Amino acid sequence: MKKPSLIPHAQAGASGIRDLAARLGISIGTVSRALNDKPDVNPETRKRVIAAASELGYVPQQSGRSLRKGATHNIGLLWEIPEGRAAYGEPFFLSLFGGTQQVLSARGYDLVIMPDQPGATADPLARLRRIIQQRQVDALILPWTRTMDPRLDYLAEVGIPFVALGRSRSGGPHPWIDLDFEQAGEFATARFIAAGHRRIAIAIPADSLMQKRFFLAGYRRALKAAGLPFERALVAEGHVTPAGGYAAATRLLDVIPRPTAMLAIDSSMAVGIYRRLAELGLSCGQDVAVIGGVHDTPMTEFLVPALTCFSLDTVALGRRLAEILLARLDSKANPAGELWPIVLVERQSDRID
Amino acid sequence: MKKPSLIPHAQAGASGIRDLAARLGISIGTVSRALNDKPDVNPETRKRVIAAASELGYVPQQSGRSLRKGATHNIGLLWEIPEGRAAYGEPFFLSLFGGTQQVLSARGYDLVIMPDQPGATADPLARLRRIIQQRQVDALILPWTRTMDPRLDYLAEVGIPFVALGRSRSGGPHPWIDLDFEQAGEFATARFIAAGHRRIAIAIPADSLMQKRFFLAGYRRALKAAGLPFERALVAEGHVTPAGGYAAATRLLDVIPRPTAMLAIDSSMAVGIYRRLAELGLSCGQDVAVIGGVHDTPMTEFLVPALTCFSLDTVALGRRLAEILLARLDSKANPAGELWPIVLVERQSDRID
DNA sequence: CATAACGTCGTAAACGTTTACGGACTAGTC
DNA sequence: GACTAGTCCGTAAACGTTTACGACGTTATG
Repeated sequence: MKKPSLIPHAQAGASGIRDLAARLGISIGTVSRALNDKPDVNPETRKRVIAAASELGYVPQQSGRSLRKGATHNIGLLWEIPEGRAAYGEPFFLSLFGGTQQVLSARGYDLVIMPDQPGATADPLARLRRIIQQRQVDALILPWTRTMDPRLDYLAEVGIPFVALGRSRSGGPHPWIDLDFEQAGEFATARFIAAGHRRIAIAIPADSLMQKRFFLAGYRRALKAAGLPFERALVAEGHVTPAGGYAAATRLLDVIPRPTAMLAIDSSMAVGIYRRLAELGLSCGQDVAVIGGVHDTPMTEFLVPALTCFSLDTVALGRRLAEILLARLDSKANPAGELWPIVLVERQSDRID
Repeated sequence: MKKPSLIPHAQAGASGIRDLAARLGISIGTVSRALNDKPDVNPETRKRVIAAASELGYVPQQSGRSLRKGATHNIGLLWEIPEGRAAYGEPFFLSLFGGTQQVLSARGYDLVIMPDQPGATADPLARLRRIIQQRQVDALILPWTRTMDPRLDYLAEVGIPFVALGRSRSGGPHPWIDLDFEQAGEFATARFIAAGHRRIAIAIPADSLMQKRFFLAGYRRALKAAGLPFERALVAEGHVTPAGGYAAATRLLDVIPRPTAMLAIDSSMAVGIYRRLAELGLSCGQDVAVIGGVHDTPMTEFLVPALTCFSLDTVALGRRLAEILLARLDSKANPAGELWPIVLVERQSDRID
């Protein structure tokens, strides 16, 4: 009598390579070879095996397979979930995930997103450690690096392949893609200056994200190039959320003389800026020009006035991240970085008309 | 000589329960028992094992463990990623994920989010099948069910424990949580009516989501209760995005006589509605009252005017989903459903003042 | 005809872990 | 002292798969 399966939700009929082999009257070795495209198997037999497998719905079980092969064919993406309700849920990521999964699955890999709450446990690296030590994935994608990023140090130490979204000072050499926030900050600021603005405020994250440094650097560079002074009072740090944008605008618009232009690092902050402008009876575009930053969410063009902000093909970004990682896994590639330009979408919020 | 590990990114020093046992001069069985809180082990030995494990950074490898135990201690969440850039990236989910992960990890489980693109492959269930057949998870969370949902039928067939967000006509009995869209639709409509509105438009998804049916049913119920006629022309179907809201508003505001109130199923549509109102020179609140639906994103209170919409403790929702699933895994619970009320947050968009 | 080469397949070991079973002690009981 | 009970631990068999190796039969080669 067959022992009941340990697996609680075992399917009724199909299960195991053994059953499949028995049903076909061949050995499990042959079945495995047939399904894995190994050479030493009769084309005729292979056909029969594949047919039977699809009929019985047999798919090799992950744990057995990866135990033996030492690879899971899963690519992890460590996703930091901010605590509480305050967070803005980056629509950005959805399409990025789509692009990544698309490329990965074409190569037999799967994307699994592992939510992480660094603040929830004593050890901020707890989840990452578990993922690595339990060998849950073959490689990792790490979105939004920080200036000093212990995650990168840890990953470098254990030597697992990964690709980072964003540069960092931490960790060893590794492949990355970063958006050129410096160029973006410079471009937007220069555009303001060219339009005649002299007092330009900027809103950036309070966090230690790398983006912040670069964005601010670009801003300063443009100021300097135009011979304008850098004023601390025109820089506001806050959450990258509508609430953060509101708080920043509240502070910045109180500065005397009042800034005539505002630059936010992310379009989510622009919503809060819009509100503060309305409260003060200021017209967005007319009295104060606004440029929202990365990213161009599905919402920005429907704001009133439509938000001028930076755009980016997030699907392509997701795809490229996957490609870089796959190349790294094939070890055909040396760790290189890619700096992606982000282009401005001109809409209404920075126009006086 | 030790053979090189098959695992590409094997850590330098630590590896395997064998090394740990050898180092302590005891058998691997004892080590395993010590780490798994099994009874038959000397407290003194247990301490030594735990100390050594944490020193060497030993954590049991997932594949070996789950192969033997027939359980992965992973809970999957199948996340449908819409194709293309058009989609609105539900900020809603971020906090939900946080709540779920929090509860699960307290019980030794982990949440893994598996992005799925049903349209990308010939078989829309491809990814779900792979997850189940490869035994990648012990249980599943399925957000946003449809009226007819093949995923539910499949899950019922294979008998894996799961909890759904949303009801459905498909599948067998299973635990679920749903938001009471019917009550929400009815409440908002009745509120409009009480404020004197007689021509009330509604924007719902074109999709076959269950939410749509219930929301519309509530809307109709309130109309009926007030003796108002139901007009097809006042119902617009579209994408649950700002663009969808814009398109819906464009159609609805052309109806003669023009509606004086608009109800959207989701606050993301409200952004598009706002824009269309502005384009027509109509004042939101004054000329046309607007109530956005579920969910109250971080943005809604910063819109101008602040959006009256339904709110929901998404963190609690995520937590409860996890709890229900855990109860189901302990098989202490029979499949029951929970209907969560969603309360209206009164702000400015539906006020005439 | 002897041998080599080839194509196809079965056998069995391995991957890392958990756990049923039994053995070796010690302590307690009559 | 013989027995039982209890404590702790080692042994070894599983879990499902992949793959190195060798065996077998057939065909080509000399």
